[in-house]
Amino acid sequence: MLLDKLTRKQEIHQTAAKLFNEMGFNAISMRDLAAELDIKASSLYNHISSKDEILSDIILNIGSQFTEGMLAIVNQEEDVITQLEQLISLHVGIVVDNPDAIGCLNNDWKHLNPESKSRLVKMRNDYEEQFRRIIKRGIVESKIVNLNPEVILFSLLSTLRSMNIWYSKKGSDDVNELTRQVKSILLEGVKVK
Amino acid sequence: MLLDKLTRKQEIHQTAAKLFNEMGFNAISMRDLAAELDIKASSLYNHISSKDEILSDIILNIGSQFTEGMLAIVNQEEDVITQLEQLISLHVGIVVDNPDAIGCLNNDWKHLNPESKSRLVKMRNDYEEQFRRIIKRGIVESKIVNLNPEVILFSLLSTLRSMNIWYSKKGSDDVNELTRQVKSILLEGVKVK
DNA sequence: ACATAAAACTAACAAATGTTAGTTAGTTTG
DNA sequence: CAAACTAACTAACATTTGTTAGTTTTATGT
Repeated sequence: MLLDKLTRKQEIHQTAAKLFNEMGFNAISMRDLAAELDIKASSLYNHISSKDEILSDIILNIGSQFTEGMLAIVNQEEDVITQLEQLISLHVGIVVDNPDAIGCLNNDWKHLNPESKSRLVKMRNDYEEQFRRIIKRGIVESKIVNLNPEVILFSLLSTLRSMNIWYSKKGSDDVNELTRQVKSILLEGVKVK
Repeated sequence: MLLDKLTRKQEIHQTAAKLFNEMGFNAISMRDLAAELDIKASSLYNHISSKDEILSDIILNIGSQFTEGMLAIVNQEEDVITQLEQLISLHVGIVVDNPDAIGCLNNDWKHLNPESKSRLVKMRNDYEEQFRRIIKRGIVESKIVNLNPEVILFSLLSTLRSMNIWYSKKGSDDVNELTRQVKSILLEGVKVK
């Protein structure tokens, strides 16, 4: 099933993610999307019900992947540093498999319809809250430096969230090596001691 | 002169930057922009010549600030770590003064007209190349960890470039304290040694 | 007070947008 | 074979878009 050929709807989602990522949701018309698939705009509506829905499907799917990944990590109750390393791996893994969809999530979540947007924002808030708790626990346990947890959180998230940009630019090389280096830089810093 | 009241054109730029940052260039119509200024769309054209031009003005202005800041730092020929700290201060300073315009630069540069886009991309490439040289020199001098300079560069830039997002969310508190913490996190990492 | 410039207005345009209705050709299934 | 389904098509729709032309109001300087 997973190795099957894509359904037409999945093809549309994939192509839409690519175009939305390149130019933004609002810059891509249904005619643009259709042209990329070599059909007419109206034919898209045999498979999807609105432009809105395409965006929601793409973004909420990625949101769910992060939510599930975070849940798995939190439930494992490992060491704080290990959990941070697992979070970094989670982000790298999702980026590698869905670079375009991540771009949509980062840039086009504002254009979700109200229902989808509120679902996403809730997922994101929950995700950040779990991340924050890990950091705070690390500070209490003296495993993480005693700085403003908010600054630590967003510094880490900034790098993790924009990995899609330079991942697509550089090509994979070796994903394991990339993960190792990102872990080292984020956790140990760039300065030689 | 700098403390003078804004010209109407500057007001338009300021309001446009705010709206573009909130919803993206393509999602804001000239009627939206005009409404925010309590005038009609056509009245805008007494002050600006096109929607395109507004975006170019906003973005290239910020681009220039980064270019000039980088030039000043490179010319000073300080220690590598000092230069990195100065770069962090440069980003914080520009973000604090122009959070909306930074959002435009990050998200809407793709929608610049061809001439402006190529100017911006050149500025950005030059900026990144100078940044890369500092990192490479740091590695040679054993001041910076011996990892892929590209990964170091984009990890640092990711955090610096998205500071606008959480700066506007948190309010300034104390900019000096913020700068100090970001320097510590990026250079020393988050893990207790 | 008068002339000039600055900045607003109304009305309209051609193009582009998301979407619907109705139709047709090809494929699968009973 | 006939029925049903899939997936494409053409044509058209009401809105929204950036922008222009022409006009009127408001502010400024002599």
